[in-house]
Amino acid sequence: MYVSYLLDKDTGMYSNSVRHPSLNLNHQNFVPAPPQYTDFTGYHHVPGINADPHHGQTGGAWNPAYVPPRDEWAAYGPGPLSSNTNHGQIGFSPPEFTSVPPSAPGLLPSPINSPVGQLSPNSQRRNPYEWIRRNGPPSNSGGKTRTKDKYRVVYTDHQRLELEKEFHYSRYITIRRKAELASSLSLSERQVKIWFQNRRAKERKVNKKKMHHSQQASTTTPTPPGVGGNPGNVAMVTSSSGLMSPSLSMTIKEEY
DNA sequence: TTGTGTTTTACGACCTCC
DNA sequence: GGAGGTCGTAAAACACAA
Repeated sequence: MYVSYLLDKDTGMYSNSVRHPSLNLNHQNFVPAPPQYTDFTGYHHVPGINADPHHGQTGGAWNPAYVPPRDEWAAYGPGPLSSNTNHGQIGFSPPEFTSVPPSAPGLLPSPINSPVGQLSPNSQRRNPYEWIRRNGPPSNSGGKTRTKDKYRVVYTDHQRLELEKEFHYSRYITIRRKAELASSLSLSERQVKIWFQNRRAKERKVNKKKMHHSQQASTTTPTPPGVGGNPGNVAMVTSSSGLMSPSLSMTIKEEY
């Protein structure tokens, strides 16, 4: 869990600035935050992000410099991307990597923009040149298939960190924000969408596991409500699949 | 080094909403 | 009908014990 580590490592990032619900509305671009995350207004967002034009949008300050997202799988081919030299996945050298966000200045607080902030401890453990492998374009420049060549890329720490931050900001990304993020991270909107889907699935999985454990604990050592875990919380409703485990709020609080 | 378990991308099927 | 949601799953990438 590199990104989680990055976030954990930056616990200070989320510790002080209380996100105001109204800010959340702003960020959601008039799409109200899902009710199941009402408790999430307590999420302490990155101060730097609050200040950045993407998150601190004031009255639809849509960045006019927004570049329309590229075609879905352009990243896997040599094609028109050549103009986009600061691609997060293609052909950057470490110095270039440090300048990944020029397309979205201010997207990250400076500590995170620093090269160190983009490396996970694991990436430090890895071959220092592994970025070549991890971020080079798959050999399959034609149609991407599951069975042929490499069909799965590994996102850079920077990309994952930004996605995680966005996810912790809101579990559901707006169309506009998705386009912004895709552009700034050199991902396709589809990739951003799928990343969020997978991330929510991961969270549900973790919550399920936690609930399972807490249930086991309660059967063995019955504890009164409000003690040991999260019984005091009311189960939240997810967008479509019913209940979000009460432990979600615990998860969030634990993480930050 | 290797075997194995876990995590991370990506997709398809199916469902709901507009 | 299209977009986006969940759910289940495939397979690469990764971590780690033996």
